[in-house]
Amino acid sequence: MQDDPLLRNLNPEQLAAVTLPAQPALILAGAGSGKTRVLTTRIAWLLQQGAITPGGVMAVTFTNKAAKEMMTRLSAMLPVNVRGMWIGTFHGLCNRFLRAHWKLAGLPQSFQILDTADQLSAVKRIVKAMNLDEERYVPKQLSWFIAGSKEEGLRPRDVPVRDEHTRKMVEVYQAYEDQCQREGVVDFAELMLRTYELLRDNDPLRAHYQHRFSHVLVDEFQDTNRLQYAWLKMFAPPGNGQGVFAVGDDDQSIYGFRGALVGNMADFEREYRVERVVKLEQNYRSFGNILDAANALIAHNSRRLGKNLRTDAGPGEPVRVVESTSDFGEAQWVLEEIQQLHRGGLARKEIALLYRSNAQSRVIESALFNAGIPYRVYGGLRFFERAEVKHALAYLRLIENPNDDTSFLRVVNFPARGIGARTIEQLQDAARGTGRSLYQSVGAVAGKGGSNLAGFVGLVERLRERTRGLTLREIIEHMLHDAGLIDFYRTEKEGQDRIENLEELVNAAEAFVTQEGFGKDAVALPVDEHAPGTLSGDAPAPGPDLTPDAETGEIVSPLAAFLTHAALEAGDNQAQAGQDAVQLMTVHSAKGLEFDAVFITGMEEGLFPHENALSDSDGLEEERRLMYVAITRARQRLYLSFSQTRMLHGQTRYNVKSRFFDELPEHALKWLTPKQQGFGSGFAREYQQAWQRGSGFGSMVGAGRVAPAPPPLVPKAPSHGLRVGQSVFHTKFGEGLILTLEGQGDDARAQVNFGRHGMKWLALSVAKLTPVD
DNA sequence: CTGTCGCGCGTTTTT
DNA sequence: CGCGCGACAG
Repeated sequence: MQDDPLLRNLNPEQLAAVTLPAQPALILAGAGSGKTRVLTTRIAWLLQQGAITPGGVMAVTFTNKAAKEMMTRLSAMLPVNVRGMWIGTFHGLCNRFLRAHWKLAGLPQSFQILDTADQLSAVKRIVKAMNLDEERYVPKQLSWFIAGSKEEGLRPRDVPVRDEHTRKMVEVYQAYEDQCQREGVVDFAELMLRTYELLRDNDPLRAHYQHRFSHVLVDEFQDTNRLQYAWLKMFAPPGNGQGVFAVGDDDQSIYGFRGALVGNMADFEREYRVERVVKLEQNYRSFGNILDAANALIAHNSRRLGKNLRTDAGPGEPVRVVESTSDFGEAQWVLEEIQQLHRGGLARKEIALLYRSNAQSRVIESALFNAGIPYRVYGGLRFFERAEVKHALAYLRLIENPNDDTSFLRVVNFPARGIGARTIEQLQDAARGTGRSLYQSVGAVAGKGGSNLAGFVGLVERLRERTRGLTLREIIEHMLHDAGLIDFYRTEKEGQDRIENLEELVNAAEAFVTQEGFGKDAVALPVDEHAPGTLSGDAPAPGPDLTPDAETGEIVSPLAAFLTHAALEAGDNQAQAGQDAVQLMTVHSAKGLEFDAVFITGMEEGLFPHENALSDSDGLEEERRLMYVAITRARQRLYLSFSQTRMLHGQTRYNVKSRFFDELPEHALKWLTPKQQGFGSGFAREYQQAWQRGSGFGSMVGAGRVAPAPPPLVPKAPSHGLRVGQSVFHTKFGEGLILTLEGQGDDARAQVNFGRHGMKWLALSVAKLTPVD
């Protein structure tokens, strides 16, 4: 077996995981332990053994990136037809499934996919139509409620109604569902829920897929939500003899806030009767001190499955800790350190600046910008989310499916063609209750608005006619021209960038068609020619000849395929991706990445751990896992930095260093600034200097490297005599610790952590706080 | 129908 | 402080 080239370089743990028998398995894969390698080698090994054919494999990931990487690595390992396998994201695979069984799923063949923004605007329309008070029924929250319910597997009728407010929200949910059904659109959660329900309710179909997939592999299992786990059980239920291979790391579960259930891992182990959990603890990424820090930190969490990373690489450099006096100073210090690293030969793209929340990037960005250092910020608008691109896509979607009211409303008057709010209202009134789409109802509006509407419909019809049979590129070019988008942006002052993005859309379409055929999200081939089609509870089991859905495995139009691609893969967020630039991102978006040098900035109480997560232990443990993720991104060098003051929401906050420092082993740390530092000494004058400089950037660094000249003034000594980090007593809440002090005089406020009484903001002019000790 | 002003708000995010 | 949205005026 050792001679097998596939298995040759695996360590014993990896080898054990890869060659497990075909039964349910749980792999606890630590950070940097070769998880993706194990997953892909497992598939390759199964194929090589002749145990399965490509068609029998399903591998599920969360991101397109992970899915792509799996396919790339797999085809490098074996000369295998990756297309034959079901490798993709949860949503991508659902799409594939629903495109094949659209009829059974009760969808139109050309159903469109709503992204989060589309969903929000659809909900807004409902709220308006139902005449609800948007203060009480906030569209964003409703949107969240609907997606959340679906991800719990709940249809409107299933949602427990406790009060009037919930009842109303369920009503909105129902109306939203009706609207989507009418328009032939599905949101992300709907892709999952529809697939789940169809499999649940259709015995032969379920049996078919369970038979087909002898092996199902799930990546990042700790991030699955309730619906995704239930979905998995439809494809491969416990006790069914299929090889279910779940890979995850409970210590890297950082998406609880969006419904991920770490508990799914323990549930999986129990329900699937996993005999042996394989732990991958050998780390190939980081040096010892970094791993010591990570291990020690995460050991403070209870409720773990238990895992300790180790390395053969030796201790390496200590983790460097730096205290700055202000966020400006922190940024300046980071900047100087980066320049030094780069001069020392480290590529800029090997340096990552991580922060807990996006708002923190601004200061660092301006420091880098002023110094002329190339950087790239992750997050923010992605390509397919840009307004001009969404406008273009809306036209394309209307060509495919004119009943998509969301797209209709987006572009009916863009570019402006004399269709105002009044006309739209009339149109919506006309459509309401008839079960018809806006597009179908334009005839009902008379007058000038009506003829303008007719003009718009004519435009869409003309586009559909004239682009029939053309290539995707030609379709888009026609549309851009005929709809007047290019002309519109040509007259705009800021329009040049937008025109470039529209041209980029043409390129993206071209690349999509040539590279991927129609791409993996599309159904270019019969998905499953043997899948049973017609079915209802009392129908006899159908033969393979009566499979209306499978017949639709005909080549889907390139346009439809591209639209699906655009919805399921929002694309990159920056054009200049290839350049050697310092990488700026939140800790969340850093998950799965690695860098030679990593700076974790803003290591302060209230920021990291974030104040909103301090009230319960679950929240704090997730923050700690987040910190664990951050630490384990670093290969060679890790910096932790915190600042005494920070500008947030236009106010200066006085922070204490993160409690996580107390959870790190002293031997692995090196304090570049003195570890204990009192307040009120150096920082006041430095802070003032930063302000006087206007831009705020100068030689401000940590207290160890302070410029001379001390006119100590700002900020002036607070009259209440309290300081951050001080213990105080409150008559009602008992003893607590001051975390933040803000404002002066009558406005002075303190944020105090009262332990089990929680975190409180107190106005010092009102609250009686007595210093303890 | 467009542009501008002013208000309110402000973890983390993929599909 | 800076953004995005909604209300209102031109």
